[in-house]
Amino acid sequence: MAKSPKISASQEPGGLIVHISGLLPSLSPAEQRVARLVVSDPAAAARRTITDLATAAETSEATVIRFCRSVGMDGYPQLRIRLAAEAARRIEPPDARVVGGDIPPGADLAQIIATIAFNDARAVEETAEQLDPAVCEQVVEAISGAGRIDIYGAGASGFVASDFQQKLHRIGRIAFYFPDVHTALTSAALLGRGDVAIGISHTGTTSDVIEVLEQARTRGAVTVALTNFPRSPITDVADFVLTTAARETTYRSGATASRLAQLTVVDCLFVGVAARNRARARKALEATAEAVQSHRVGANRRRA
Amino acid sequence: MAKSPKISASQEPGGLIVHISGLLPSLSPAEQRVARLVVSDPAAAARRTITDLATAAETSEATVIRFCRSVGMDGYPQLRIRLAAEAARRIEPPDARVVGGDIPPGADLAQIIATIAFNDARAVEETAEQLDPAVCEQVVEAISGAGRIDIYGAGASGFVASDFQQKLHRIGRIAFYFPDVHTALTSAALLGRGDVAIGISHTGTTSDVIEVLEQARTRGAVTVALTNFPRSPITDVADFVLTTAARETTYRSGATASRLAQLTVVDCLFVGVAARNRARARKALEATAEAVQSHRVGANRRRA
DNA sequence: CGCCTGGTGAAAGTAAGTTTCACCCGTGGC
DNA sequence: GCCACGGGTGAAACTTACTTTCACCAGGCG
Repeated sequence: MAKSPKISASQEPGGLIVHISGLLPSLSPAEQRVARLVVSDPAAAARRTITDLATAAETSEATVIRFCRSVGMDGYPQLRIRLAAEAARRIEPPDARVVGGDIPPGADLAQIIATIAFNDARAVEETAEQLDPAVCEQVVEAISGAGRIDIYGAGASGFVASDFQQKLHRIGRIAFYFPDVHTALTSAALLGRGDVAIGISHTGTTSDVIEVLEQARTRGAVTVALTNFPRSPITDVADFVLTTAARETTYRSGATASRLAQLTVVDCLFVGVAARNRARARKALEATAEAVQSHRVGANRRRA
Repeated sequence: MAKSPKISASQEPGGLIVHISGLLPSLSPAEQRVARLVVSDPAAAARRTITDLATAAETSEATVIRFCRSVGMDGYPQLRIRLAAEAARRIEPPDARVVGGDIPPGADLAQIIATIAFNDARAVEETAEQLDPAVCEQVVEAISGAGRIDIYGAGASGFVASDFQQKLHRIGRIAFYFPDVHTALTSAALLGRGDVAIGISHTGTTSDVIEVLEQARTRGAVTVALTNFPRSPITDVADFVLTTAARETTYRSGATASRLAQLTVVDCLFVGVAARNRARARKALEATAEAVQSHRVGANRRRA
């Protein structure tokens, strides 16, 4: 027997609180006391037990339940979780970060962390957005069919080059990385048709890398450039150009955003190559994972 | 009372879910089943009763309670409302990317790129959210005042260690990185009070790194661990623990997300240290930037 | 005055959450 | 190979939270 008018609040999309305050006047005195508590601090109410809330509203648990039904809930637990959800939603996202912004001199560490993370995440996202899948596809194709892959990079980009080399190696592709220009040049001279040379340079102006890539191209290898600047010198010696999208304000954040963007691109290429031959790649990965197993200590459990 | 090591989750600022996935490997099998259910659909879990959830996880209510305690909650009701809040906060991204999900076999490169970028960006953001500024501050403090800083890391984490070393070096701090265990051990043995040793290990189980960190600690150095798993063995030998929040499904994405997360943390520490002495750091950075200038080719202009 | 009616809380009842405890199973010492 | 040990587990006992029932008390009305 529907004694209650059934206010249809069974699923209020965005405003349980609003809904409650709307029907506040139609509630009985005791229920109103409950309603006011709930509306004034939903988060706190969500944390309370029914007895607690009843006491705070100077009424009985029974009334609280009646209140729940009056506003369209099944019972107290449901009200509780809806309240928690509602309260959480209201907390404004702390969106005031400036993209690519510098870090203010007086900033505390929490601010620094937020700013860095925001910019880093941004760089990754934006890089992915502007990456041309068609070009990636061709690069993946070239790598997959390559007899040998040489990867060049200096300084910070050297880490990325090295990382890429290691990744490709792990799935059984023959890849090299040279930290030193002379060795790199020597290697490039030995490349030929069907081989691939990849040059990584954030600015696109690192002469060492350009030089080596040029050499590789002369020998008939497919050349790939990974840089942040689509019109930089390195693109002149590359058959394919992949770009990152880090808006780095010079050095302040340790140039990490550009590194992350580069790594993301490398990862995409890697997964693309691995996906070309799932079975083989997986097998290779498992084998390598197993190899380091003996260097891991017992389970990842509670301390003794 | 305090049987549990108290993982401080009592108030995770932005990421209960993240927190849980971090602890996942340190949980017992039955608890892991519960954790997986919760992580995969927090909103649904919040709606369930404890008995319901226990049944779904094919375990007993007792285990669910144990799980609640393991992740730092008081009991099931608290978990429930926190879950509801968490679920509400994340305005679901329009795309149906599976977080931490595998890449479907038939995926084209565009999909692969989107998925990878999404997960990578996510790892960075979530890592920042759960980073404890207070701990960072202490680590920054230690690094700033250190006579010498040793950084250890094996395999993939080695790149990060190396990157960190380079960064600190660039702002004039005396930092070392050792790719080889023996050298690292030797170095650790020479550390003393006032020095800092930093160990990086994604899984937190790399015995080489743990061993070296332990040695450093014995010698009186301040030890810092950077890992994805707050209860892994490496945390036993660290004075300060910093965690990343990459929910990597093993190898598929080349473990890049965890790398990015680590780099982000490193970057935060770096900027923190640099901020302590702006003038000096800036000067050092400018000097080093100038040093590589001669290896850059002409302006970043259009091709000739 | 007596009957109805809506609002209320006490108390009874049910379901949810929590604790206890015995069992199992793998580990490591003897 | 045996046995003690300790962690992981679920059944059952237990406690607390939630829900229902019901009797009571106003106030309104015939």
